[in-house]
Amino acid sequence: MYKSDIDDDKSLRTSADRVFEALQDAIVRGDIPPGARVGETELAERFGTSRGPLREALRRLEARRLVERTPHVGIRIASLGHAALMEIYYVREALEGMAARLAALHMTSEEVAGLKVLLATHEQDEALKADMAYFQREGDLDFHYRVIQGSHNTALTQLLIGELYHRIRMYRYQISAYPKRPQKAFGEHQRIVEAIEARDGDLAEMLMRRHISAARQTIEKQQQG
Amino acid sequence: MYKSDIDDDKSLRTSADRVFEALQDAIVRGDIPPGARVGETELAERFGTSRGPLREALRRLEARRLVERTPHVGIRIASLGHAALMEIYYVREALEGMAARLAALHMTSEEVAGLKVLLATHEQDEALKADMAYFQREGDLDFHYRVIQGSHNTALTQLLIGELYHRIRMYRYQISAYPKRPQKAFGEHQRIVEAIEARDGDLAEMLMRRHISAARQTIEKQQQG
DNA sequence: TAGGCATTAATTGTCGACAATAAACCATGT
DNA sequence: ACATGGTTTATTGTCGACAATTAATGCCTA
Repeated sequence: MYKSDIDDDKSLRTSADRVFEALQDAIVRGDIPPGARVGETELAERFGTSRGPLREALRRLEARRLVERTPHVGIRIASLGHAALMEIYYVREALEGMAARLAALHMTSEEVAGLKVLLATHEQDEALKADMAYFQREGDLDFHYRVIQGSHNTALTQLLIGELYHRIRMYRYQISAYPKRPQKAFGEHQRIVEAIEARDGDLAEMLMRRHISAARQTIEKQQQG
Repeated sequence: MYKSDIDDDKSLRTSADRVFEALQDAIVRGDIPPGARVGETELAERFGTSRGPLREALRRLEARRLVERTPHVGIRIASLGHAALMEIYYVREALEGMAARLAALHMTSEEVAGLKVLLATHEQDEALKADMAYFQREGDLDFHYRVIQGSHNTALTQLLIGELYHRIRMYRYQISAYPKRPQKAFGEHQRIVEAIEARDGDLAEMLMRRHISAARQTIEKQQQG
């Protein structure tokens, strides 16, 4: 049942690339529990490859901090504690704030129009309205995803989507009772888009930072209570 | 002459770890020119190991964007253009601004005192005063390095020092005429420390962002002229 | 019985050989 | 002369076997 995780299409040519994506997905989704120690041979068999490509995949996952490795001992799946998530939220506040600022400056009018259409769609759907899609869908369906890409800053985009994204998702799968903020989030999104449309970088950054800061505080409260 | 790059002490146990650090250093220092295509066998021989560990090291460098890889074709050393450096500076402005804010909140009084001593030392040395040590030394000798660590946010620290750091250094080695700002930089450092000492997170973040923004503009001007 | 030491077992680290892919080259034809 | 096709060559991708290291187990001793 594990092997079905592997997508053996040829879009990702090498075995190491395939197992990297499959294993990352398995980790993020919690199919392999956080903190678990996993053997290389075991994993290689599960993903239908040999230890060579598997180790290459593990090195990349190590760089993304999804697995922790101790020489001659082995690897264990990273577990993201509450404190570590809070740390990431501060990073996210800084980076997405900057992304919103740059988006206000660099987004094309077509991109802004698309963002407004997206919000209109979200207004119809309670789930999306509740900010549930937060980083959940990789596509253009996510509000934050689009703002980040609107910055037209590939370094920033890669850092947020390629590095932090997965760890936040992992935590969301870990904690099933991940807090949602139905009412407020949508309104905050709207005001951010307004600021972007007005090409007001200062305001866009401020609103985005508040938005993410509020999300962080919501999580913090729920965790304590 | 290449093999001397390899440190065969036992602090980093595995061969893959050693070649990772040695190769990273060679790339950052420009010993291997940016954009160059390098063969695996060639590299393995240079660093005194086999292709297995070398490929693991390459995967980690790929994750750090120090090498670019095309399946079945090979790897080439990344070359950081002017535009890419500017992108990184916006990221840096956001992250180090947040670091300064958190440092104002979380630095111990001992750390603040150490920072003041460091500034006094820098005042004596023109080179350090000119902000030359910017990310140059990995140790506690660098002002920015200490502020980042003072944030007590490991995610933030790892991102700045572990990811962006190397790419900026690589650019500095590439462009020998990297601009320096002798007079202003030191004064800006002083005011940032004052804000941290006053536990004024807002001010510390603002000053740090201005500081880095000014550095970015200096580079931009020099590149254009 | 508890602690330490030696032995054993299991896992990781490393290597060399083979297969697969793509780029370079040459020949051939128009 | 140029383009096109096939062939060759060099490089990467993959695998299985062996070496090295660590952790566990059991034995011996105090």
